[in-house]
Amino acid sequence: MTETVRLSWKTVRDRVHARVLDGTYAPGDRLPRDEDLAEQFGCARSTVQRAMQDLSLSGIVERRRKGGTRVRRDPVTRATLDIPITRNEVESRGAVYGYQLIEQTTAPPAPAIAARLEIPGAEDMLRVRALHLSDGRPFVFEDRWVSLRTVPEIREIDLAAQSANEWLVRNKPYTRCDLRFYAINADADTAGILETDEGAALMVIERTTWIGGDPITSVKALTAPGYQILTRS
Amino acid sequence: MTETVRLSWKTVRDRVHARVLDGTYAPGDRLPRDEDLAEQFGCARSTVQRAMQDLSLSGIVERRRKGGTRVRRDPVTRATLDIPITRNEVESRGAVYGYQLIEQTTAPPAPAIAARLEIPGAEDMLRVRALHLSDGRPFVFEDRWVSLRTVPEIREIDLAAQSANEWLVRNKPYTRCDLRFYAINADADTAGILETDEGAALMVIERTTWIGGDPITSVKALTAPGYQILTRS
DNA sequence: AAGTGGTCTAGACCACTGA
DNA sequence: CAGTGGTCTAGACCACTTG
Repeated sequence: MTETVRLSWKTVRDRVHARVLDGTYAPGDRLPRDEDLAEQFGCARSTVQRAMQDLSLSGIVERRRKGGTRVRRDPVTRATLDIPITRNEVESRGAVYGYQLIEQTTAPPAPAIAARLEIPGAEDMLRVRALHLSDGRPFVFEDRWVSLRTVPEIREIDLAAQSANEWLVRNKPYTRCDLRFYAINADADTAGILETDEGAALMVIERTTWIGGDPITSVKALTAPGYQILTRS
Repeated sequence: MTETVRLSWKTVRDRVHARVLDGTYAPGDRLPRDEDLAEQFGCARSTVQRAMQDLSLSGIVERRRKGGTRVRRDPVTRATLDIPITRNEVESRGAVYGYQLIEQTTAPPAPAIAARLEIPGAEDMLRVRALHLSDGRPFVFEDRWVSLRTVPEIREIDLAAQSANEWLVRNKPYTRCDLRFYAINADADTAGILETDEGAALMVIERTTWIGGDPITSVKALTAPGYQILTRS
């Protein structure tokens, strides 16, 4: 009844979560109002509010004004991923990072690329194909398109010395980022670049970014066999 | 100077974010103290605090007591993924969901599985192999191990009628979840089950869950060719 | 129209950590 | 030890949504 310790919102969150876990509040159930929970826990309503906001963000409960708070019926697994700059990814594994520019051209992109960037017509864009190495071995091969309208400065950058990945991430923050992951079989060209066999299963990471409504870049990163994406610990 | 409107913490967050984007605060720079920002924006310090907490969570800035708030030098792409129950995934695409139990046995798992679940010795576990269908076509083949020590009730469940995926997600909430994604070439067995060609590139989703410190399940979901994982919009 | 979550404020105190 | 972020509280008002 009387709490001797001061409760933090994280404590409240964990206690309420525990009640969901042990079935006190079952899926679909309505939880007490924040104010009542605050009384139960002997804390301020705003503390409960902060706790419930976090549970809502984690997909544990759903909250609606007037409708109250309910335990989600169909829980989803919600995970957070970090995709670092490739150089950092290599170096954080204790390997030596390397980089090779393969090709740099200016051309209108294929319709699929334009669609991904949500731009209507065909306009010249910068295409960069480059290889990231880990301890001298191919690690990630990236095939990138950069909007010259949104990022004209990139014409001046020596992309043989510095990867577009690094330059863009450091100099062109984005406000929106779409990611998708899928698997493909390596074609002959890709297999040659990644020094693997044709047909090998490769994980592909596609990333497209915008600033405001303007497209920055769309990149298809083909990873060497064995590459894994892990959730943030 | 004088704000006529009331600022929400999200507004403050977006304004500070804009300053990072336009270079007012460059990577590595130290931002003003919360209290000074509050004065600039004409709001309470707690409003700024909430805003900065969110920017910190998004990986835009780093905050340290006494050290202040700094713009992260090496931004990471941080994304949130939702992995729904397979049935919901199929049905939300407007397809008809189907399910087939392929095999159900009790045996000690391979060392790799035990290691993933962080259990020391070999103990009997429930192994379930099952196929999820979308409009009658193979969609996801799951190879799952369930801890009979943590989840003894699952012995009583008819896993031919209800998928372990669904039963566990609905009845066994977890407190910790590890996910990993990678690509493999389908072996003959898998290709047969997924009705594809041997060697086809498949995306694999491995998910392992615990409640408290106790292992619940580890599942390897082999997805049919073409499967994509998208970030939450 | 009324109930419930969302947010703000001002002030207070705590907790961590860098100088 | 002093500076800065982290959190709590109590009260107030707003915004959404359901009955």
